[in-house]
Amino acid sequence: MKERRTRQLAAVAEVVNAAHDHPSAEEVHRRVRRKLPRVSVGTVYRNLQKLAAQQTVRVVQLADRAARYDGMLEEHDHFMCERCGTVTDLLRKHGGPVTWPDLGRAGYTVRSHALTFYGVCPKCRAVADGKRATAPSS
Amino acid sequence: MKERRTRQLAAVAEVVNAAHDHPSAEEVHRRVRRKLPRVSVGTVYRNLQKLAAQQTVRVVQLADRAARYDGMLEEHDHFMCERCGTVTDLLRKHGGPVTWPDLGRAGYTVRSHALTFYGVCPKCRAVADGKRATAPSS
DNA sequence: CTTTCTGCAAACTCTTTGCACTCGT
DNA sequence: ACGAGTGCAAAGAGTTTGCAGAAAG
Repeated sequence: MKERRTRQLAAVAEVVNAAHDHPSAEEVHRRVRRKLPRVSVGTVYRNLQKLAAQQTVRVVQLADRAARYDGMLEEHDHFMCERCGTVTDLLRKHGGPVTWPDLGRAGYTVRSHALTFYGVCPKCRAVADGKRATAPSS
Repeated sequence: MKERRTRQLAAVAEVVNAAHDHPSAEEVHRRVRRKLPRVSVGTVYRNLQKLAAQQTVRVVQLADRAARYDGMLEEHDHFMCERCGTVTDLLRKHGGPVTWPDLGRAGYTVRSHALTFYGVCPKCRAVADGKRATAPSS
């Protein structure tokens, strides 16, 4: 029941925090192996999940198939170059999101974007409220 | 070299355009099979790719593993309910994106969001400009 | 007829998992 | 010593692909 501090977990955390390039799990594995040559992919995935669950790393799903991992915890957005594949963090300077013209001024050519919100929809919220308001589970 | 109009392609297009619920490829396959019981998954994938390439359908990558397909072509954003999994289209009424408070007023509880831009980064643009400015391909 | 597209099944990529063993505590 | 965590290899989900035969033009 209690969490242990293993070399593997520490190494995975260190790699992701040191990385500025949004590595995939495979890339994280490659880097962790430089210190711990015998770590397995499975362990890397398990530890990435653990760190994600405790909000120590962020999972970023882009257009690619493989998930990428990001040690930057502040709220920020991303720019992905379709030519070289580089993913850049876009910090939010004054609370608001970076805008299309902001990026244009900075030299980026924006072709498209994707904005998705995650949370609870009105219908599900109504169900939850209803439960609490009417009949507490017998 | 020339594109053919097959029943399968037509059926896939029709299913995605008729759907308002962002079906996965598997779900599209299931629905297409109602009309063409012998279509294969491979064909559905190939046709979805074809339609995406010609901008007839949109591919939406959310937090889930499987891609979802969207027949709505106007620029819009998404809300994904973490409780029931429903994905809602968020139309842009006055050109600007839907905002966090907009959603709150509409009854949505927003937990997080992801904003990603796709395009060409300054470095790659410089390379392209350099090519054009100096030596036209011999 | 020619050429693209299909169905099928096998291959591939990314991620998860069962199991025996290891190593923190 | 106990049990969470590990390595390994096998399984799973989602997607792609090679090939022989079907069908659109």
